[in-house]
Amino acid sequence: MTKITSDHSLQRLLKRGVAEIITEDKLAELLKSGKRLRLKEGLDPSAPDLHLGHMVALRKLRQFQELGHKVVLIVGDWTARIGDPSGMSIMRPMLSAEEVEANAKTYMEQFFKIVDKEKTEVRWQSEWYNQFGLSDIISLSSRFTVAQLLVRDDFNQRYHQGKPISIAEILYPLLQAYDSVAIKADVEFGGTDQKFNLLLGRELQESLGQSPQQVFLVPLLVGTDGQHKMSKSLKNYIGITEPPEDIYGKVMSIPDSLITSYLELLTDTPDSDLEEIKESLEHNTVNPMEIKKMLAKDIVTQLYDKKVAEKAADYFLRVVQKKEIPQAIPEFYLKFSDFYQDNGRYDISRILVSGGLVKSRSQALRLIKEGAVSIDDAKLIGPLASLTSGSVIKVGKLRFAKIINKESEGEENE
RNA sequence: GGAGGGGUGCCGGAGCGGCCAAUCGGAGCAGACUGUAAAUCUGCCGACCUAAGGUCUACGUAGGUUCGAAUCCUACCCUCUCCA
Repeated sequence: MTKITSDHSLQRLLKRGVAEIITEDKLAELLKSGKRLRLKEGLDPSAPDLHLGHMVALRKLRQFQELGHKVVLIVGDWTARIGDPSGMSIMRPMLSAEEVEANAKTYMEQFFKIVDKEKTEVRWQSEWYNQFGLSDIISLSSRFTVAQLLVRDDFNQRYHQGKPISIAEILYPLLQAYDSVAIKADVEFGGTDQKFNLLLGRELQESLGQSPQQVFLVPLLVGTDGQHKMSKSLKNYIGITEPPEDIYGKVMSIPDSLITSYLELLTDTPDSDLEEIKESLEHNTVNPMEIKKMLAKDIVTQLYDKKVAEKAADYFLRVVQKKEIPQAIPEFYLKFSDFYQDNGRYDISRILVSGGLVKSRSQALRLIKEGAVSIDDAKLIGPLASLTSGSVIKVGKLRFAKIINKESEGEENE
């Protein structure tokens, strides 16, 4: 157990990438006490795909772990049946036990890319909820009032707009709160949108005679659109398990205005450097692209390793920036004679479809018309063109395929 | 139990008998430009057809009325709100 020693590291833990801590003093005290803390983190089996937005909190967990504290990951197999009401009023379909299990597995694979598995305890809600009876539910719910729940922002809004709030949804925060009791959490982590839920856990613990958990809220990461919080349903996310080149590229595509917040929340760039970067960005003394490259590489390194990150960087430089053809291109074997037209020309639009480069022929024709298709660096002006086995077809900037004639497999020279 | 809204393309959301493959916004794709897969601008954005034209699918489901329906009628399914 490493006691927190310097004020400096304490500052870093409690200030950098933190939205709010309730209560900060108490948490600092706990950290100094040398007690091994139980850090609660919920896993939602209905949404098993993690993205960079989740990474913010996970990195924090990791930092706590490095001081010897223990993460308790709760698989929300019961709450998954309700679905977090934070969004619309759509009740999600109940997940089967198998689905929950499969999702939890995927989730954990991603989770442990960042969080230390050795210092994590995994608990399933069903451990305590399977024998939870009606009387338990009543006694749990009698500890809260409707007014109390209506304070919650989205409930409040919906209530005033006359939109429905189901009882099950009301139950959701209660169950989540009880989780804290069940595992005797010392600190619970979440995004700022979870504030209400986490506070409820605190209250419940207290009313049941446990010492209340501290609430650790991290800011919500803005998604690649530069506007809304990163979320899967808004499709503005960068997934943790995406291929390294994609992660790198997507990071490169975030709006410049997001650079500093990404650096702050997703990397360990020292605060002093951060300030410097911020300043040089403001004064245009640095090309934002260079900073983004650094950021992208850092993130890929965390999710994979340094070598992979370098490869991704290299790929970006060559393929995206210099528009070179990548080394590894998927190959497609086709019978050229199937596409033969006349005068040694082939119907490329059909080849694009057969090769899986494009979904439909209409689309292929459109792309050709837009000048987006080229063969061996020669832009197509119509759907017909000559073709030799081994030609590289390029669609748009990033789709490549090498087309090989099945029929000339045997090396017959023409 | 009563009254009243809705169900449209990936999403949001118009249209309410022909001009609708369906306004608009977002997403996506492409082109130009660039400091980048930022920003900006432009175009595309159901499928099929040897194709500035044509055909077929499509507006909850099934029928019907019309020369003609996403638009009207009937039934059904689903969903929401309000009153009790």
